[in-house]
This record gives sequence, C-alpha cells and structure tokens, in this order.
Amino acid sequence: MDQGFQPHQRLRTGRDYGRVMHKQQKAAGRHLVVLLAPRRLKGGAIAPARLGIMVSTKVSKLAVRRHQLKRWVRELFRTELQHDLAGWDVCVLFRSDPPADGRKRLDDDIRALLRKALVANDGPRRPRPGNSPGKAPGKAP
RNA sequence: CGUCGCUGCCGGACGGCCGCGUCGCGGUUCGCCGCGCCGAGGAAAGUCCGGGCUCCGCAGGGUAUGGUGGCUGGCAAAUCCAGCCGUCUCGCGUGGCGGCGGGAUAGGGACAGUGCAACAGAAAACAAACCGCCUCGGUGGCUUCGGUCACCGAGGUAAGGGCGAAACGGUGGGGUAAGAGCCCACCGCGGACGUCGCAAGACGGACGGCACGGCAAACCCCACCAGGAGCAAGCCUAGAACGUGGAAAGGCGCGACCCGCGCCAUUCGAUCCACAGGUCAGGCGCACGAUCCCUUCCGGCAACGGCGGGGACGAGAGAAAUGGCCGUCCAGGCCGUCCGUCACCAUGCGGCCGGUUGGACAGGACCCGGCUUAUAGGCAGCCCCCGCAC
RNA sequence: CGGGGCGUAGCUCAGCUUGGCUAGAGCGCUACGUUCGGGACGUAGAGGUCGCAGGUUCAAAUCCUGUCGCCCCGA
Repeated sequence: MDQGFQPHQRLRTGRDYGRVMHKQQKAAGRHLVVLLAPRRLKGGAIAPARLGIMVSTKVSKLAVRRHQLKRWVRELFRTELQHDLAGWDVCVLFRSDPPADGRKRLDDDIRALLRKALVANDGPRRPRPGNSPGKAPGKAP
C-alpha cells in the first residue's frame, strides 16, 4: 500500500484553501473542524486526495506544539485515510489545543468528523441560484 | 559520605520498517521513479544591546531627539567580558583602630539655574527663639530690708527638653550674666602643594576655622556616542501597462528641522488627486565564515592575543521538511528479594532477578557576538561546615 | 522585522503628571431598617501581595532596570 505523502497531495495555495472553505461541506468537533470539497482532474479522472492543515497561534503559542499537531494529522492521513478520500480536498482546522496525551482520541474524532462531513450535503443555505460561477456540486462517492 | 550554594559541561546511543525536505547522480510515458549524502538548539525563545551585509546621489555642518556615565584593558563592537579603584555592607580579628576574607554597587556635576521634602516639630535650608537659661526695666505680694516669688515688657543665648529620615560638626577643658569654634586639645570637614600610580585614585599635608546638608533612576548642566532604514534590505531576468480627467508653480531627493549640495520642471507643464491598467512570476542575495574541533610554543594576574601543525564543511526550501511503530544497549528512579567483600555493626561499594518510566525546556526563516529568561535528569570542580557515620 | 499600549477590590475603571496626607468611585457582596413578602430605597460593613523580582529614596501603586502575561497597529 502506498503510504507516501508528496507535494501534489497537499493544498498549497491560498486559492486552494479558499475553494475548500467556501464549499460549506463541513463538520465541527470540540477541537477541530473538517472541511471538504470535491475535485476532478481535466480528463474527468478521479484526483488523489489532498490535505491542508491549519493551526493558528491561538491554538497554542508554542511552535513545537503546532508542528506536533500537524504531524499527527498528516500521519493519520498518510497511513489510512488518503485512499478513501480520493477525489476530495480536505482541510483540517484546529479550534483549540487538545490534551497533550490525546492523540488516539484526536484520531477517532477526525475519522468521525470525516464521515459526518461526507454525508452532509453541499450546504443547507445554497447561494442564490445563477449567481455562482458554474461550479459543479460535488457528489459523495 | 550526603546536602545546600556557585561555576562549567552533557542533555541519550545503535539498528530495523513506513514516511518527509534540500542537493547530487541515473532513468522517465515529463505525472514522476530509483539510489546516495546531509537534515534544528543550548537556549533555535524573548528581541534587551552590539556588529556584519544591503540600499537610501554625498554623509558634510549646526540644532533637536535618544543613549551612555569610576579607571585601564579585551573584543569587529557593545548596556558584553576581565582586572583594578571608590562607596556601602557582612563575617573574622583587635581593648580600640589599622588589618584579613566575602558580597552588593547606573559610581560625572548639588559654589549654572529651577524645583522637591508628607506627618511631626518652635524651626526643614541666604536658618530659626516654643519651653528653658541669663541680663535689664516696670507693677504687685512677702520680707529678717540682704533679697525672693509672680506677671508684663525690652533684649541676649543654640548648652538642655522634645520632633523627625534629616536640626548648620563631635568629645573634653577654658571662658561667660547665661552661652556660643569665642579660645584650646584630639577627632571629623575643606584643602594650596608634594610623593607614588598609565589612570580611577592612594599617602602625606602648609593653611583655613566650621563655611560647603539630602534628592539629579526630578527638570537640568557637562563630557562622550549615534545619519536612516532593514533580507518583505536590495540586485537581475521575463511579462503587462506606459492611457483619461482635474488641480498646478514650484516640486523632489534622507523618512525630526535648518543650512549646504544635487536632480526635475515652469503652460509641449515637474508634481499632486481621481479613474483605468498591472502585480500573489522566476533567479541571485543564501552560507567558507570575526567559522568550528584538536594541539606545540610564546605574551598576559585575567578576559584574551600571537606564530605554527593537523582535521571538518555541518539545514537553508515556497507559510516553511526531523514524524510514527519497534528492538537492543545505556542511564537513572522506586519497590521487593538474595548473595559476596572488610574482624564485626551501621553506612557504603559490587553483582543477580522482577515490575514501571524513556522523560525537562523547547523547533531554524539573512548571518554572527553577547545578555536575559525556561529547563527533568546526570557528570566534574570549588565553597560551606547544615546532617550522618567513623 | 519594526512600533505602541495595558496589568489596581469579584467586575468596569480612577489615582502615576509634580513620590508622602487616603489606595478611591460605580456595580456586585454581607448585616440591619423599611414591606405581609420581594424589588427599589436608607444606614452600616467586609473585601486590594497595586502582575512578579530587584534597585534609587527617609519614604514607591507612582521613578529606574529586568521579567511574566494580555492586547493593538504598520510593512
């Protein structure tokens, strides 16, 4: 099984992040929020999943801690989640600092929130029809 | 032996699997793939100082502003480091000084000026009379007619009382109506000058005759230092645009001000305003340097410096890479158990087995030197003489 | 990278300029009064290491230095 994690598997630009944030397909937990957006390549092929992680200084003032949180999420994505999420861009946004020894619980939370977000539709309050620039609403795989 | 304190150092090692970043080589269906090297700290942190580097045409003068404040040395430089001096303080010692040892120290100037000092107290800064003490005058009482007491008034007096953080030298003697550096001795204070020291200062001291109180981490004065911005500095390449309307005689260049200097412009119009248009592109800067490690010799009390020899290149990316699982070792802690060593006990040392913990503070963003702060545990040295044993 | 500000009673703030007289105000809290009871009102009272550590001074919330925490600007 491929467990790599390379540049094309990440959200890299502000545009990527903005696209995921505006999709409104999300699920929130105590310590973090998971956002999803579907993605297709030009030829219609299913794109590999991409991950973006956001940890602000408000979550923790210590750089070490912020790095550690990113690594936890990245490791989980790399080892088990990336193949199930093919065709999706995922963004994990931390709201507060989880307990220092709570890695297992954090992993469970992420899995649960992902399931919730996948079931959720594009968002209950759809923007005014005809206003959005021709985006295709994502379909849950 | 342990502990406290201070100083310095270390702050896991090796290996396996999966994974990440730069670079190099090879391959490629141009998506990427394979192999190899290297890949966070002593504080990478706070950003408190100092530099390097880069640009601002020149860095020139003055003012302002800010900083520094014993001396000498060290360093590229410094609010850093070392040594020394002064002051304060603690301990030891002495009859008392001198002395010895430790600690702290932002430590120029209070005869340039302005200002501040609550409460208490008579009085708080060119001194001053509340009580007291003394003299003189007046009135009254008593009288042994010498005086004495009370009150009022005019003066003298800083020795005594009490206040305070601080009261215009201290002690003793002379002196006096009572007193006073008024005079004298010793001490304190100021101090021309001399000697020693590179210097801060140290020692001696004619003489003065008490005058000169405290606070400048109050304003301030003096001396010295500082041009400004910061790698989003800045340089190069590619690409887009190089239009419209209005105001306009001076504007801009250093961003506190003035001077000096320079540049652009004066209706074909510098510049300013509004609109329109463009920009989230790539490379360099970017890591071989006041570099790091080991070392002979020399100079210095030390910080540190010099000549020489050997060895090492150790992240540099774009919001930004070091992680996960496991094994062995190693290290320490705690508990339980057993054995050995010294003549014995305690302590200690060494060894065996079982269980638990892999630990603290913490992650580079142009780079260095220092400072400060955080830090589980361990090692070494010094100090102390607190505890235990002999 | 550069710059600025704040920390005082449970809460929101004043006092810092020019150190001392006194750490103060409002809300809240406690007790009593008033009311049949509550609210409002009246009277009395409690409550503060002035973020922390040093220093200057006779004396520091105030001045100086260091440090911790929080907030806000500019590029």
